[in-house]
Amino acid sequence: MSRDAIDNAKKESVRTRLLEAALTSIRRKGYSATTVDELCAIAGVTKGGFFHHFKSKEALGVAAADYWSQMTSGLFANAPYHEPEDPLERVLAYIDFRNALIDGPIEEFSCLVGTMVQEAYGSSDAIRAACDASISGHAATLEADIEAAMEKYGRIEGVTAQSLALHTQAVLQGGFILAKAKGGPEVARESAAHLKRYISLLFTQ
Amino acid sequence: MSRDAIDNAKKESVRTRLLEAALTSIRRKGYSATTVDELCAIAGVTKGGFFHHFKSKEALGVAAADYWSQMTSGLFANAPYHEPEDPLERVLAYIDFRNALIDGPIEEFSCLVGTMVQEAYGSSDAIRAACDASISGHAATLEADIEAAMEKYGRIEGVTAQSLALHTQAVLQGGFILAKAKGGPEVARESAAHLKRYISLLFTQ
DNA sequence: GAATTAAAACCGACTAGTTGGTATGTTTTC
DNA sequence: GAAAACATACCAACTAGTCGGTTTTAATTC
Repeated sequence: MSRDAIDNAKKESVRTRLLEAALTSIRRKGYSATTVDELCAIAGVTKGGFFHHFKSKEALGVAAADYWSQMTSGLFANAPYHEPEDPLERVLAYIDFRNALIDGPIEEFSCLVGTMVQEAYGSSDAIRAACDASISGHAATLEADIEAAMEKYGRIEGVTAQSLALHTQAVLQGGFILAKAKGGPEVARESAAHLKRYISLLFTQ
Repeated sequence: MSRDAIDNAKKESVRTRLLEAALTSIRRKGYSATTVDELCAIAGVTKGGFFHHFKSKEALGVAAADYWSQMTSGLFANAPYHEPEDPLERVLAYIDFRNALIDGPIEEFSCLVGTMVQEAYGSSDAIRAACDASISGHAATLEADIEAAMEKYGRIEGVTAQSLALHTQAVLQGGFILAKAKGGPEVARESAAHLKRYISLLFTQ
């Protein structure tokens, strides 16, 4: 085994492996049902290793939310939906992109922070804030495009770019919940289609 | 203390008191973080009493979802939004009604089954199914009005009454998540406003 | 209408396993 | 050679669930 292979499989720092394990487990079972022991087993570390990197389970939750923000912001920054010249088209392409991601097992397309904040909002303000930062931060990346579209196609009274950006996140998050309830992604995709239709109607009337 | 007062405060069956406690706790901390001991303490019962009424914690989860369905269906059946003659107005009045409910502490307006299914969809199919029944059953009560509105104002291609009814639930559920993340109801109300605008646009173009 | 009785409702102490977290090592790494 | 990165063994508190016993309730009999 080459040094590089070891670097990838094993030396992909324990911390990262623990965070990866956390993403998987929390998305599948939630934060409370995810145990430190389980994460250690998946990551191939012992308790000592875990608490060397995270001072508590709550700290892991916060770190997981931050890690998630980092991963997703990278994914969306490099996504092709930024290409269209027209800002409205970019927004609609964003929704198409999100729609395309909604496929396969639910725990693979659902949102880590949306799941986690449901359980933690009352118990841990640190986790709540980290999840809020993730959601709101991502929504903010949409605001510029929405703002530009409003500039170009005219503003709608009672509608702000920020509020509409947050609404897109609400629709997606809600779609994930329904997908979990129904056991499949279809319902989430249909909701995304409604969202796209809404934004189209908003700007083309 | 009169016999009636005893009936209300104490004789409000242990089972109901346990379910009430479950609603409160699960909405605040989630299903996993809600312990049997805690519910017993709140309801003023011992372990023996709990497991006399529910054969397991999972069974309580299912019963809580059913109890929630019963409560909410009663609330909505008697709500005033059914009054308008026009079916579209009824649908819009429904959203106004939901919007009015979004107030005060988050755990008092958020949805029990939406919260619970997030954690349980992978671990307990019984709970998942009960949550699905609650959400889908409620959405179904909207379908007739949406269907009538489509009949009256014309159908939109690609939009079914069922899909639109489910979309309303997705928006509300997603709004609850954002409200939890942001720590207040405003964002959920704004999302509901977007939903109302969407449905208005759909039928008045 | 009092006595009987059986079942349902509830208690309380127990258990076996799990929980997050710690204290004290040992090994790598630079 | 000294931090940093782990391992090992451990703990006290808590977890869902059990089990034998006691109390309430309500129907039945006399």
